Amino acid sequence: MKKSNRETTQTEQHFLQEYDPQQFPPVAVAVDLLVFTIDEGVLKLLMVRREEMPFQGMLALPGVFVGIHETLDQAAARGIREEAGLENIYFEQLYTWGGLERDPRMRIISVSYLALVPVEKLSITAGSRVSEAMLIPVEDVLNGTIDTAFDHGAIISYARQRLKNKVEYTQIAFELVPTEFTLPHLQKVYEILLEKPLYKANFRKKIMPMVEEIDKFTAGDAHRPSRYYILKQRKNHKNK
Amino acid sequence: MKKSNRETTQTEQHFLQEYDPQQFPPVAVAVDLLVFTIDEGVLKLLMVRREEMPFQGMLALPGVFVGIHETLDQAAARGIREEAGLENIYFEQLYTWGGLERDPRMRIISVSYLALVPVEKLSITAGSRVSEAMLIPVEDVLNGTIDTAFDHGAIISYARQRLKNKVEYTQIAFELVPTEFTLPHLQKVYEILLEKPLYKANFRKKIMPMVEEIDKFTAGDAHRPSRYYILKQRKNHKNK
DNA sequence: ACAATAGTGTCTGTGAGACAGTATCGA
DNA sequence: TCGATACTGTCTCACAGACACTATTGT
Repeated sequence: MKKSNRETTQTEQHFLQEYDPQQFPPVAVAVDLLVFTIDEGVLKLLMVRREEMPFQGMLALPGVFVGIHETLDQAAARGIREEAGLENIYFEQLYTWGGLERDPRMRIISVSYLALVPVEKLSITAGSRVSEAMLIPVEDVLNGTIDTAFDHGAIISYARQRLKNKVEYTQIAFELVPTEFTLPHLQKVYEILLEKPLYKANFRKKIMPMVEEIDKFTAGDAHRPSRYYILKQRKNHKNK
Repeated sequence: MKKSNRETTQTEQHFLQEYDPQQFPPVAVAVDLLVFTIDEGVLKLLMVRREEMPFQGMLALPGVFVGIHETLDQAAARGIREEAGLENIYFEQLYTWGGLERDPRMRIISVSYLALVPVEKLSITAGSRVSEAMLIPVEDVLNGTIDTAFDHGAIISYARQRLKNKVEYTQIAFELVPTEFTLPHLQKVYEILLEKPLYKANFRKKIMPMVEEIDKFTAGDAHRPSRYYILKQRKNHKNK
C-alpha cells in the first residue's frame, strides 16, 4: 500500500505515470483496410500495387497513417474515402498487428479494419479517381497464387476467417447487398461467405423474419421473377 | 498507373511509402489488461488504484507501454506477469482504443487485452508482490458505484459485453475454472457470465460432450458429492 | 428421517436439414 | 411446351427449454 519510490522495478510501475520515451520510444500507427465485396460470384478484396520498395510490384492492403488529431475510426473512414473513393460503408475494427518484422524499415503498429461494400456501390467509382485500387479474389491470396506485401497475407487470412464466423451469428452479410435485394441474391452471398451451398427453403425460413417484402420484382429473365426485400432493423453486429 | 509525384494529394499516397513524421507524429502505444475472474460468486476485475495525477485515487486498469522490441502479445504477457504476478493464463486481444482525449497529457493508443484466470490461481499470489492490484466487482464499475480513470469504464463495459457474447458460442468459460472442475461449479460460472439461471439437466447435456469424467469427487459437504471433469480438447476461441 | 445438493428421464417446442413439389417468367 | 429459376409444404432429427424424478451425502 505504500507509495512506490524510484527504486521500484517495472513490476510496481503504474500505468501512464512514468512514461519514459527512452525506454518506450513512440512508434508509428497506421490503419490497414480490408474492403471486401462480392463480384462475379466470388469474394474479392480491394488492394493496391506497390510501386516502391520494399515489396515493389506486390499487392498490399490500402492503408493510411493515423494523424495526431484523428481517432482510429476517423483514420479508417478517411482511408476508405481516399483509397477506395467510398463514403458511408460498413466498417469495424478487426485486429491490431504489432509484429516486430512487419516493415523492414521501422516499427509500425497497424490497426486493421474490416469493411464491407456491395459491389454495386463500388462500381460507381471504379476506374475514376482511385486508379491503383483493384479487386483481387481473396481465394487467390489465400492459396498463394498472388503474393502480398508485408504481413498482409496473414491479415487477410485472419479477416477471411472472422468474416466467415460472423456470418453465422450476425447480420453482417446484409452489408454486402444493396438496400433492396432479392433472397436468391442474398443466399448467394451467404453461400460464398460460408463456402457451402444452402437449401433454398431453409435459407428463406431463416431470413424471412429479418426482412420486409416490398412491391418490386426482377424482370426480363427467362424465369419467374424474384421479389425484393429490405432489412427490417439493422442490428449492431460489432463487438460480437 | 503512372508513378505518383510529389504533387499528389493524400488520395494517391501509397501506404508506408511517404511516411512524414511531421504530418503523422508517432504516438505512444500501451496495452491495457482486463484480467477477469470469478470470486465469491461475482465477476471481478483486477484493477489498481492511481496514486498520481491525473485521476488520482481512482481505479484504473493495469497496463504497460509497449517496448520498441516487443510485440503486442509479448507486452500483454509481460503486463500480466508484472501487474498481476500471473503466468500462463488465457488472454486474447480485445480492441484498440484511439480516442483523442483518452489521456489529458498526450496521445496514447491502447490495445486492450481480455484475460481470464480461475480465482484459485490468482489467490496464490494475492497480497504478495503485487500489492496494489485488487479485485473489483465488475458490476460496481458498470453501474457507476466505482469511478474509473481515463476511458476505462467504456473499455470495461465493452469487454463485459464481449465476454457475455463469447460465452454463448465458444468454450471461453472453461478458462475461469481450474483444470479439474465439477459441473455445478462450471454451471455457476456460466450463469454469472450470462446473468441468468440455467437448467441443470440442459446444461449438463450441453457440456457433457466437451468433457471427460475423472475419478475424483467433492467431499465433506452435507449432500451428494459432485464428480470432477476435465475439458476434452481445448478449442481455440480467439478470432471468433 | 431430513435437508441439501448432485444427477437423470422425459416431454415439448423450435429450428435446421433434406427433399419433393408448385409457380411464373421468356423463348 | 419447355427450360430455368422462384418459391412453398412437409417430414425428420437434433437440441434447447421446462420440469419432475431419483441418488447420495452429513447431521
